[in-house]
Amino acid sequence: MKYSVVVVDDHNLLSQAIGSLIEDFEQFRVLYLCNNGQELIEKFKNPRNIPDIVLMDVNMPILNGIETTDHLRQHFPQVNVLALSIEEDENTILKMLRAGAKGYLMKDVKKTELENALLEVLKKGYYHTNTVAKILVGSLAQKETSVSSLKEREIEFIKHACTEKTYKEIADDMCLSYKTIEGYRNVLFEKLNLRNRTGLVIYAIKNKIFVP
Amino acid sequence: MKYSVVVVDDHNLLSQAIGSLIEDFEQFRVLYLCNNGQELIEKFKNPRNIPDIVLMDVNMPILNGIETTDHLRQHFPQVNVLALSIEEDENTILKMLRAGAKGYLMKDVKKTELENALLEVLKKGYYHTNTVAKILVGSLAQKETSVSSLKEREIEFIKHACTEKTYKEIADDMCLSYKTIEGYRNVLFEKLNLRNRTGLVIYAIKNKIFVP
DNA sequence: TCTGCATAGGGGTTTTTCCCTTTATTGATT
DNA sequence: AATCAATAAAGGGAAAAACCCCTATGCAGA
Repeated sequence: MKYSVVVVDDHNLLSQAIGSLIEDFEQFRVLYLCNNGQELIEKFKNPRNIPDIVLMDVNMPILNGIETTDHLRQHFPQVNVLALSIEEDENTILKMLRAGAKGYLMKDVKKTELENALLEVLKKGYYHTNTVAKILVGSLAQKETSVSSLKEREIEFIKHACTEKTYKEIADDMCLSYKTIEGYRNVLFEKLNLRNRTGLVIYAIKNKIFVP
Repeated sequence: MKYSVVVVDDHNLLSQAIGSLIEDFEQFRVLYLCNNGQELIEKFKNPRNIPDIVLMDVNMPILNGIETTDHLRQHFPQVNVLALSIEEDENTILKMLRAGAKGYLMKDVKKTELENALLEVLKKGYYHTNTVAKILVGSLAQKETSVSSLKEREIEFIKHACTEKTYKEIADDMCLSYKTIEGYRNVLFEKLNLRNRTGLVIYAIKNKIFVP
């Protein structure tokens, strides 16, 4: 009996293509393809649609890979989720693993490595490439002040700071005194170890607080 | 006789996967796969390696899709290049088409649309989805001041401006007077219609001059 | 010679950055 | 109930950096 795999990816061509690769593998078969997390969860309502492995893209519309993986971890812990993404961003990888993914594959993996990953996940319960392992180790150091430590109002301010507005204008927009805005800024410079507004903008974009 | 297709994509899995999709098509066969533009150009030295169609990714290391397409347009104009990318950025699409691509496919196309695109390109010499057509029309308006109108030294300055350095420090780094740096900045603000450095940073990131 | 361009200076206003203090509020701890 | 600690909001004052406008020189190419 072959192990069943489901591919979840909003890029239609990719999911089809990856599906057809998997069909070539001796020990695996594709159960079905999905375009996003919502479709997958819908499918899972029928127990016959629950596969051994889910190959999950991270960036998808409607219900993204992180949220979907989190849902699966809570409701279908027996399913092995393998993330498959072009996204090499450290935070994304960490979020995905925290959500319960058993491994994180870059989309540039070779066919044989994919097969290997599928086998390993079933055997050991996880599969990590060197790249991901390195990132994991790296994340243990520093990173004390992550986005999650920022307050709601600070995040809001940062978004305003990522525009051409002066602080005076931001103060007006947020219905606060100019001096209060200065306070927010100074606290953030301190917390995030920044020198000036440019640093804050770059930080915001790196951490996806502001998407240009 | 089937038409020959070459897939150029640094994401190994993708190129293999797309390749195997194409093998399913009645009228097409995959000649070989490449990881980047340089590999492709190397291959072309042997005339038997020149295919009817090249499916080209845009973002690749070493020699990217735009440069590669440009090279093919100049040296092998008989080859039809179809861009295949997740990149939906307007400027990127325009650059690719300007470089000589006969069409631009998003990676979320369906299998049948890919086949259709391959056939159309051979028949009509081009293939454009609605999305791309819309972007082309949109680009006719505005967009006078595109990245391409910026000078080499200006681009360099912009990259420096996307750091926490002060203009004084940037001046030192670029071995120019502080006043010259101010000149660059003022010219850019004028050209790109910006108010301050924050605007410049956002512009740089949007246009991929600086990648955070 | 004229033009365009890179470079750079003078001098001024506005904005940003930095330090330090104050007040009101809220939530927790005696 | 009284006290304490933490926090959000706000202000004064000053130096540094950013922003703005206008001018000038030297050099390469038409």
